[in-house]
Amino acid sequence: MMRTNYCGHVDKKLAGTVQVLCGWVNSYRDHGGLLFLDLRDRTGFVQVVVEPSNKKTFELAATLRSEYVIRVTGEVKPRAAEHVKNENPTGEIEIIAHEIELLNISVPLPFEVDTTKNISEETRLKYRYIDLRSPRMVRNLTTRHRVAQTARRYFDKNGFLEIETPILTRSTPEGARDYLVPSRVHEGMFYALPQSPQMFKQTLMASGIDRYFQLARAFRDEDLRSDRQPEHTQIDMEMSFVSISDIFRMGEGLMKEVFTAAGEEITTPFIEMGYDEVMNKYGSDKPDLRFEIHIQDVTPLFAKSAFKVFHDSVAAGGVVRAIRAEKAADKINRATLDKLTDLVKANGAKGLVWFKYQGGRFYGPPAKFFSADEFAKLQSALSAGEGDIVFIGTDKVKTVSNYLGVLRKELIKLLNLKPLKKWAFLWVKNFPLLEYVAEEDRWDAAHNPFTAPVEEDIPLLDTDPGKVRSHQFDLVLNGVELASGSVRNHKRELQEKILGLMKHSKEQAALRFGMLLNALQYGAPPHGGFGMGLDRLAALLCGEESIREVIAFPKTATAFCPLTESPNTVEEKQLKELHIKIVK
RNA sequence: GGAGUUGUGGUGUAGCCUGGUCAACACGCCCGCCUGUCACGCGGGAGACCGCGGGUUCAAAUCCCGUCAACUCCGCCA
Repeated sequence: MMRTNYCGHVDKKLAGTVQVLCGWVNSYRDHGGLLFLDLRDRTGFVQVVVEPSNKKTFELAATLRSEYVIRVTGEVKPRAAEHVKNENPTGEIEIIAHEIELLNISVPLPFEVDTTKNISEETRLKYRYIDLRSPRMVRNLTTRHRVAQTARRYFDKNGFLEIETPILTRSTPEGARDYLVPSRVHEGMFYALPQSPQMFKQTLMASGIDRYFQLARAFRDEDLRSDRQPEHTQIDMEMSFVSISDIFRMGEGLMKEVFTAAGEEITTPFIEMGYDEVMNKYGSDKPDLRFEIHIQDVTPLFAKSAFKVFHDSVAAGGVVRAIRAEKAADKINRATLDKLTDLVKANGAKGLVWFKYQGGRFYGPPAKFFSADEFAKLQSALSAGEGDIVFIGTDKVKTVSNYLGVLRKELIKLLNLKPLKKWAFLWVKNFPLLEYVAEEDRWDAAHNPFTAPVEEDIPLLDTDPGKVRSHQFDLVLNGVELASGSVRNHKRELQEKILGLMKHSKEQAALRFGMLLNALQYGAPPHGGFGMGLDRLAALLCGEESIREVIAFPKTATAFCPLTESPNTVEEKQLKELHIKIVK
């Protein structure tokens, strides 16, 4: 008999019909003279009632155990009012079993499907096929699927071609460590798994493909985190003849459709901010803008301060910056203040000044060094109110930004601040193009060596490369770096000049980026695009902390797969073919 | 490469600080009873020598050292 419906889809409208359902025994309640089964599949579960009058079926049902696989043929019956269970989606009906067919038995499970959330991740990954039966994982994989399908439809609708780029490609010594694949045919040579399809997608633009996208797997052999796996999927796109704002609008349209498909509401366009601005205001290049709290500059107030720390720091070219934590005085005690001081010290601070504002006055350890005038100006600059705590730090801009950014994040957690909105998108743009590597006396790409400089800054490449802003951008959502992209250099000359600043000789550049540089010289159009982390996006939509929860078969922190027990040894014969000798 | 947290029946935890009837509790599993349960209930039962190795001690799940694994963070991730 063919299945006629899914367990979770049977409802009152089908009352009186006979349905054929297949699934797993989620639980059974044997009352001796009457027996209930919860039959589960991907969509949910439904209660099956087995009556003793149906002798053959009743006897079989009594032998069923958890996770046995069965096919049930039975009548959909509305429940009597006193038996309705509204907390279950199918709680208004039940299936009166006519016939049950046992399709497979199951040995007892290592853990229960219902309570998966409390099981250690190690065990869940070892038995991932059981873990994936849980409603949580079914929901996560479904949401991920929804995102992927919506992205495909969106790009198709906008004229993008989905093109697959190679997984076996060439090693790029820049950036992350590559996963290498030894070649059997070419002795001593290796492929690398791509860290991103970057070179290929730019090449596709040179080919006149005009608009490309791909749900691309990317590989990086670096240490893992809750938001980093050795292989991850990016929604990768590139388009020709566009400015940065065209790319932004395309990305916003994508987000709009994806979030709508996931049942969420968002507004576009997103906020755009320059890198300098976000660093100054939030101390991070991926600030969580769900929260209002921010860093303020108070340097002018303390340039002539009697407080030596501030005075000397400003004299040495440093800045003084403050964060006001609203109504924090009763939530943060002295011990916590000490902990916060330790925290910023661990992030480069030499110390942390704090004042509580109470009864119209500032209280705190170094208060005696500050004049009434300074305090009055501080109060007004920060709009400090009763019960607020003001944190002040000083040092070089970069250092202060960094540790106050860490402090800001900690305060959000500590004060349990309420988010202003559910989804806070932010485009961060105008990243610096280059950063100086003192040890090697050269410049390095701040992000991506193919990023175009902001046009008006191009002359600075000759005079002050560190000041050159780029068309590099990130899309940040709730403090998570969701996407990264740029407008690229489409002219070989400019690209070579930038590679030159990075101290790549023409020969080296040709060796490493030859394919791209060559492609650029044959009339490559202006182009740009982004890569967006599908795993991170899906995790955010599912409310999951770790991207492992939205990846069907993820790896552990040591890049090990407990399910397949990979990586693992291979046979001597295989090594020989690959011309590889293991040296211990 | 570094820091922190964790590691006790199949699962989740308690016990560890204050070494000695402390191996306990819940769920699951097995057997039996039960006609309306839905985390069914009731009765009975099996199941861990406490991640691994070493040390201290008359005595170690408990203290110490090492090691492995999981997780989180720093480094790293153009």
